[in-house]
Amino acid sequence: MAALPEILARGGARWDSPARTGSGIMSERRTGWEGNIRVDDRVPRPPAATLADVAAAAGVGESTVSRVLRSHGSFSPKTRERVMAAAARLGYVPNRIAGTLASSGSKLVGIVIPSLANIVFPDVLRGASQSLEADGYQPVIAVSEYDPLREEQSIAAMLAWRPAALMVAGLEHTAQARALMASSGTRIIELMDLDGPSIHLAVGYSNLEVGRASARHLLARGYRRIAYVGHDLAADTRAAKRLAGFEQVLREQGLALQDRETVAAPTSVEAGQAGLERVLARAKGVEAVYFSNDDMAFGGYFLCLSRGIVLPEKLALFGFNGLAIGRVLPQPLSTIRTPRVEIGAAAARLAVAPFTCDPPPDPRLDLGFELVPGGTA
Amino acid sequence: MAALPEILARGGARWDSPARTGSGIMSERRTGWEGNIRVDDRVPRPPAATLADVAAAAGVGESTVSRVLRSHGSFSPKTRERVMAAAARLGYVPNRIAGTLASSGSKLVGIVIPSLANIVFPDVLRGASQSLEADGYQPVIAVSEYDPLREEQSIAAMLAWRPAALMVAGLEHTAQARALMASSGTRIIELMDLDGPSIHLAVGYSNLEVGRASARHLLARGYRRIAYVGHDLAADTRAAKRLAGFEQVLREQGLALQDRETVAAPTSVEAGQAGLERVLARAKGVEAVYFSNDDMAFGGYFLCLSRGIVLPEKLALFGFNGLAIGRVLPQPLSTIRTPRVEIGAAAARLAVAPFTCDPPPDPRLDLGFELVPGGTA
DNA sequence: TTGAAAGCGCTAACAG
DNA sequence: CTGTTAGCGCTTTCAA
Repeated sequence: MAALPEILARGGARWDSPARTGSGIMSERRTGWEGNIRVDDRVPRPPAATLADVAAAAGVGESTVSRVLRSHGSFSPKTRERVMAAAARLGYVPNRIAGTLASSGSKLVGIVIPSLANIVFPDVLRGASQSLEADGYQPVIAVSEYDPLREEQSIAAMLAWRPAALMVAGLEHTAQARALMASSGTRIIELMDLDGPSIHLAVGYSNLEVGRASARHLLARGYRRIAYVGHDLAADTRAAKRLAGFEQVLREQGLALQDRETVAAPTSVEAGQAGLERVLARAKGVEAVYFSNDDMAFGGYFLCLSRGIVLPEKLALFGFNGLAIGRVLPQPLSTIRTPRVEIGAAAARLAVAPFTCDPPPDPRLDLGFELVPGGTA
Repeated sequence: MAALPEILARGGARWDSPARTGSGIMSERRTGWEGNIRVDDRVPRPPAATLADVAAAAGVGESTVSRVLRSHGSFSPKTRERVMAAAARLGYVPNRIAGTLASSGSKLVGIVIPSLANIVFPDVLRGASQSLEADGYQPVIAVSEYDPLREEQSIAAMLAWRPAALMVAGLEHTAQARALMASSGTRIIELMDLDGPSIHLAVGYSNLEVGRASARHLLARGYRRIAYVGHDLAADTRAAKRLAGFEQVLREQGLALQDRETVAAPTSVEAGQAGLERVLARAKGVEAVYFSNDDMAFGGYFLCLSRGIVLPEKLALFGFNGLAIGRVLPQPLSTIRTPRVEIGAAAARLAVAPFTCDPPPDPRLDLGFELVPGGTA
């Protein structure tokens, strides 16, 4: 690794002295800081206090300290006092690494998600982290960027921490990843998709069904000449499933997609805008556009706004996810809302729940979705 | 904890049999699954292979296996072969818990952030996780929901994992939290704020300066009757600093905020909309509105759009963050863009970098910000 | 190049 | 109610 100057150079950044910033409302209290941290940094730090140190300081055995600190087992009130006092005095912070190794029961839960580029997976994380924290667990996260190989590596890395459970987005994984998860002895919870076999448990909704519902809605509103604008489908299998469901319903009505623009990029408002632009340029009298998700649809929405294309009379738009911003638009976006936070929370509960009964075969928790009619389709 | 049925009841959810969903494009391959997982679930799982198992299987000593697997130290090519083969055969996954305890060098980096409710901190996480992963580290995250006490608890919990470093948003923490961090021996990196003293390292930008720049911009454009619409400021000290900087510049020009609406809720588009609604209801001839961030500003933007308020002639809007969606609006939002992903990445580099020289006193990495003139102010 | 042995800091029996 | 004693699975000297 590099020395500090190199690190900074890499980022093209610079160190400021405190004088350069922060000269405003906040007082600097430099003295306290200097008298504190600098000294600590220079003096070789004494090794952190261990349970044995606390035991010695309190004049009791190690196991007693352990029992008191975890309020597990029995001990007298006065022993408790002395242990707590000693621990506080020494600034003792228990070492979970050691605790986990000894008890062979980790309080870590691995979460492998494909992306942090929009609010979708942060929502899932939020639900999970809230629920996990309440139970004393901690989420370790990894982002695969929709790359199956990176996902596989992340899964292997997570498993090395012997987590209590592993949450992974989607049902599609490399064969190696599936094998790893299946034989790991770790409870595996797959998220956001129910269309296919799961390893242990799956929590989410059916993307196929989402696509079908979207198509039914557009057809019911009388739209027939429908185009699709999506992002990179090879990577996002759930978006692919939605489209498959959508086309299935069209097919059942003897219809087909009028046009189909797949932007070779991750999902984004810019991609949605560019995609719709291209569809409009090909001008085939398209009446409605089904977007791979809300972000893409927002791009389309604002393009219409800029061009004065009246929604939904001249063009109808339909998205997916039900993001908050879609609800405050002058005309709320027609879309499908998914219970993302709830999915995260439910997955977390399943992750830490001791199963007192055998789970049913191939159990899947369907949290459903809600079609939001909106005003754009 | 509860039995499975209870867990499901809590969430009001239901288990579906596979037949209910997934009957579409995906084939079910139930047999393989049944012949696989169900069996594994019923037979008491053999304990995971350990290093000792691999050593025995390969007919070598444990330390040899350890050396080979970490490609550290010396061993003959043929020994390597046999070890690798044995490891693969046993499906060996190294136990990082044990490894970390033995080597007293964790590959975990703690990240404590206040919120996952908008894209801001996910962006930081994205930068961090990308950079961390490249160096073989894993992020453990905790969300404080802007609650200092929860932050303190999260920090304590993270420290218990003896992480290589700890990243925390902001410079304001409880005294207890500061003490914990300062005496932990763990490298502490504070994010997204430079206005005040840091514990070890700080990476971000000056919120005070952001507020000042915003005010200067609005003044330069000729706006004088300016209102502020923000979210819960007690919790979000960085938003408070921006406002402080903003008001400071106004004061310097002998001006003051015309109106000030603080929605008692976390940041959201809805809150921004509600806030602006109230400001407009008080009708004081406000010319421009400074929002606590882009999400809030979007709420205001769409309110104006709905009401036919012409931007920026009738009302000017200014945000903060520089979110992607603001750039595709019919009139791009005037705002200040911050290098969030870069902040996460830089923090991650600093987290894992071995300092070969003493860091300068109170070092702070100023990644700056960029004023985006936009079209709304 | 290799193996034996001593921990890392804690938990979990098991005696007292 | 409390202390002693083994490990948990790995890394790391230190000899061989």
